[in-house]
Amino acid sequence: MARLPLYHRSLADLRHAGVTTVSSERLAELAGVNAAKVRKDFSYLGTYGTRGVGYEVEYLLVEVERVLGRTHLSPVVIVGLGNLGRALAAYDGFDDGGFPVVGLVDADPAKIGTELVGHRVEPPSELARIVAEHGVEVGIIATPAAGAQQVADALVAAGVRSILNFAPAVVTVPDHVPLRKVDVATELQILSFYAERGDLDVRQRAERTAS
Amino acid sequence: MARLPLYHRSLADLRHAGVTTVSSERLAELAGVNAAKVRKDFSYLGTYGTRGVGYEVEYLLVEVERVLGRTHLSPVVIVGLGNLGRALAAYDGFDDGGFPVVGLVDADPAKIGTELVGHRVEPPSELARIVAEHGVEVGIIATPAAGAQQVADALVAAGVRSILNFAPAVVTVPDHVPLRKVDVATELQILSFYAERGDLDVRQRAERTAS
DNA sequence: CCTGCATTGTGAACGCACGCACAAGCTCTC
DNA sequence: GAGAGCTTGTGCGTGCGTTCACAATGCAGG
Repeated sequence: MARLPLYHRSLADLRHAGVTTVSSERLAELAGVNAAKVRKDFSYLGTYGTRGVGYEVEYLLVEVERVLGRTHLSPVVIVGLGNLGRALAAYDGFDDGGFPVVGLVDADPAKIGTELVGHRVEPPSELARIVAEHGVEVGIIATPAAGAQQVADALVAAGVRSILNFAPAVVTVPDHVPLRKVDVATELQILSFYAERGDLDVRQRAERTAS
Repeated sequence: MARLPLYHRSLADLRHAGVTTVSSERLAELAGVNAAKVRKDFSYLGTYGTRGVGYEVEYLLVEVERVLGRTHLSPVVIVGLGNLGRALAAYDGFDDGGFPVVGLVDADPAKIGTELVGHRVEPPSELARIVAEHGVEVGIIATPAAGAQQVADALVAAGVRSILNFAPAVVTVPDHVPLRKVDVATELQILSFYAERGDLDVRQRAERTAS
């Protein structure tokens, strides 16, 4: 499920606070979801708690990390180094979360060759080499909308396993490549929509955009 | 629905290309969704197309903008000016989409008073004044996780109508305030999860995707 | 004016996720 | 050792969104 990262963060906080055991109810409160959902999610993963006591934070954390694939590093390449791309490149959360940035690509000749957070900006022609060389698993698209599909195709061809798209455009990829989209402008419009409609439900749904 | 921004962008592209009429099938292809869904969404909005012909791009675009609340400006204030906050402040998509940034707030004394994309960085104590003065409707949280809830409370107290949260933390707000969350680290973990599960459980996944 | 074609609008079935509510099971106390 | 008190694990009902399939409807051409 798409809630696992939430649980992971809550569990990490708990461990950091020295808590060794947690009930589904407390965890649900921290993650902002329903308690039954928490229990069902974990039971679905085959992870077991102790009735009458709760879940062991340390053990559960390891299990969640295993399922999330966080036990190994997933190298990331960022394509497109405008404002957003540069912010992403400088974002600390990547390395901390096991997603080291190992490559930066941009088509602008003025940017190619410049240094950014310890990496040299490479031209698109080097994409395949970077992916192969560093075992890149995730490609991040931070280009303008116009180039997004082209970049996605190149990433797939180069062999990345999944794609995170920040460009405000619909891109299509083969079924076997997980694709998620983050679009700030869209989020704002959705908010605006709900504000307009007043008291409608604003549940955020984990939609998987794929084709 | 949360798909309206997608339709809006597709329609804008079509208009830009000089297309005056579009079928639900073509529009579905552009937006990356099902054709029946497109028709149902529009019928739900009370917007009408013409059978045998399709939808009139121009008219539909106006209708969508009306529902999205894009006929008026929704001023935005950004709280937290780290890497992400600065990228957001510099992001062109805001102004273009009808969400002008009218205020920047950060708690760091070193940042307060500095100039950024035409705005002076203000301390948190000025938040309420900024919101009231500019009629701010949307608050954007781009602080570290630790301060997110506090900022959210301040934004709600100041009277913003909706909140977009980029901090990697669960924040709770009153029911009447729409809240959406964008979390890059979470998105990556979700991708990693799918990639992991795809390998371990290909068969089940293929069956489900078969629809 | 009438027939054929294209496309919308929607009724209905399907599937999925959510959440309640309860039984199963562990632990602690007396 | 037995009972009380929690907390997990889960079967089941419910509601929502998605999608199929078809009837309704407008347009073009003869």
